Parts: sequence; structure tokens; C-alpha cells
Amino acid sequence: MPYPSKTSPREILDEAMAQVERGGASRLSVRAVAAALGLAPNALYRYYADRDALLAAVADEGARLLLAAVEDAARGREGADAVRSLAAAYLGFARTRPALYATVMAQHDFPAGSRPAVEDLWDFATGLLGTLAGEGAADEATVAVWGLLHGAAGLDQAGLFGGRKPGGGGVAFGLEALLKGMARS
Amino acid sequence: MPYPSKTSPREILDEAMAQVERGGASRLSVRAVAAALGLAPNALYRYYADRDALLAAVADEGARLLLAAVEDAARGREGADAVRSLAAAYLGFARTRPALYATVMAQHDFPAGSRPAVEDLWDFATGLLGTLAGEGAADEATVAVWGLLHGAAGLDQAGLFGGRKPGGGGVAFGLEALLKGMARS
DNA sequence: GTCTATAACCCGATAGAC
DNA sequence: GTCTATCGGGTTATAGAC
Repeated sequence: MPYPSKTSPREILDEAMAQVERGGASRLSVRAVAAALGLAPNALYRYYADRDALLAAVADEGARLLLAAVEDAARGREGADAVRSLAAAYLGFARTRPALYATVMAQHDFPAGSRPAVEDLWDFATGLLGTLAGEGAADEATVAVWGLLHGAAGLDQAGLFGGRKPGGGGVAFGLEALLKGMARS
Repeated sequence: MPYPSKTSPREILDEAMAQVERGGASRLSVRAVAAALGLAPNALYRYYADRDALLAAVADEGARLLLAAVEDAARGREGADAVRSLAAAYLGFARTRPALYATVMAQHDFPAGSRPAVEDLWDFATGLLGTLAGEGAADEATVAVWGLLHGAAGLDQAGLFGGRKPGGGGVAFGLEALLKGMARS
């Protein structure tokens, strides 16, 4: 290799994540990342196809962190208790790192054939909820619980409803209702 | 007004909505809207502060359309039946106009002092669910139901889980569980 | 005064030299 | 693999038309 690399995918990703967490996904600038790393304005394109690909990498890394957080929260617990703990960790992640969480959940287009971390998140949740709702209803239960968490996190984090602070109470209400409905099916 | 306007906020908004529905929010181009209207590349800035403000207007109009759809669906129905009909209309809107729905829900920053249409949506849902869950639990029930719908729509629309098509079944499962849980509280 | 148009700057992206 | 050059789009400042 006559031309030694000045950077790496990991270094670029770290800087990109810092920028996203600082100012949100919309303020991620390829040029600014390159400048922070002392590179030419377009040097990153050797590592990431375009800005969207870089953002997708940020989202994937965020999903990995989110998975680690909920796995950690559920570890050593069983059944409904594990779900409650998972839910708290999930919402805590969304609240603590709002820009990263929004980036993870906004990522709707994954390259075909890839195995994004969000799939692992799905598998983990399905496994956990399958023991509660029964194997046959695991997917439906996952959609319901994840949907509730994702939706409530979005409404909460947005500050969309100002002083109402609906996050905690509404989620607990809905979660208990879902857990009851699940146990029966 | 000595100088006749060549355009109007409404005309700009209509063209912007067409562009968003065509290619998604990320492809909304201020210059392209201006060109389609036969204006200078930056003429729109007299009507909207920046691209984000234009996108916010698109989101607000989208929320108005969504509100009309769910109001229409709930009209003439009562209680749980009205909620089921509302849910179907909500998910139908999200599925039929995915780019517009995503734009509505991605809009997390409203200018202070404004009264965005999404607030009317909240009030309508709270009113409807208050009759089911009781006045005291109206907000919590709204968060749970809206969260479930928003989350499931996002997971569904995204195609995030490929062939699994979780939308229909998972939502019905969760919705019935929530309706049961509500009636009791 | 109010709106439009020109010009300039920053960013995303591509092409080609080394 | 990195760099310089270049193009088109978003945005701002400012000059010009009425």
C-alpha cells in the first residue's frame, strides 16, 4: 500500500456520532467531520458511499448501544418484570440520548442483505415476549410493546405536548394493560 | 400593496407537499419548488424563513389532513368501536401517504406560541378516550393508544421487518388489550 | 416600504490527477 | 487513499424594481 490510510471507518463513525449527538442528524456534515479529522472535504467517501450511508452507520451503532442497554436491564429478571425493566431502560435511552435515538428510529432504509443491529433488537424482544405471550403471539406482542415504547418515546422526547409530560404514566398504563392482555392469550 | 405578489404561501405549500409526497421529506428542494412556480431560486424565503419552516408547514397541513381522516372515521360511532375505526383510519393514512405521515411525525420542533394541528389531534383523541378510560386517565390512555399506533405505523411503514408484516395483527392485539385495560380503570 | 433578483458562501457529491 | 477542481442545492445579504 503505497498510500497509508490517514483514517478509518471507526474514527469517522466516532466523529459522526459526536456531531449527531451534538446537533441532531440534520446537522451532520460530511465536510465538518472531514475537517475535524484533518482530511480533505471528500476523503470520507472512500469509507462511506454518501451522507446517508454515514448516517445509517451512526443509526446502526446506536441500535447496538440500545440493545446493550435493554439486554443489561433484562438480565437476571423474568417475565413481566423483565419487560418492565426493559421498558424503563428503553425510555431512559431515548430520553438520555434523544438525537441518537431519533436517528436509530428514523432509519427506514437499510441496504439489502445487511443485518442491522435493530434486527437483533427485534429478536431479543421477541424472545422475551414469546415466553409471556406464547410462541404464536410473540411477533404481535413485540409489535404492540415496541410500538407503545417507540410511540410514547417520540411523543415524550419531542416535547410535543409541552408540560403534559405524558411519558411515564402513559407508558406504565399501556404496558400493564398489554401485559394483562398478553397473559390471557 | 404597491407590488403584486407572484405567489402565495398556499401555492408554495401545495407545491412543497407534492414534492414531499413524491420523494420524501429529504428531497424537498427550495430551488425546485421555486422553479416549478416560475420564481427566483430564493423567492420563497419571503414566505418561509428557511427549508425547515417550509417542512414544518407541510407537516402541519399533513396533521390537518390526518385529523380530518380520523374525525371522519370516528363520526357516528361510540366508545371502543369509535377507537377501532379511528385506529384503522390512522394506519390507513400512514400507509397511503407514508412520506407525508413521516413528515408529520418527524416534526419535533414547533415554533413557540404556535398552535399546530397536531395539538388538535391530541385534543380529539383525548376527548374520545376520556369517555372510555375516565377523565382522569384520558391523557395516559391517549399516550398509550397513540403511541401504539405511531409505533406500529413506523415499524410497519418502514418495511423495517421485511416480510413480517406486523402492522395489522400486532396493532389489533395491542389495541384490544388496551381497550380491556382501559375499561377497568 | 414591499417584494424580487443577483451574487456570494457553505455543504453534498462526482471526476480525475497523483 | 487522498487530494484538487468542479458542479448543483440551501441559505444569507444586498441591490434593484415597483
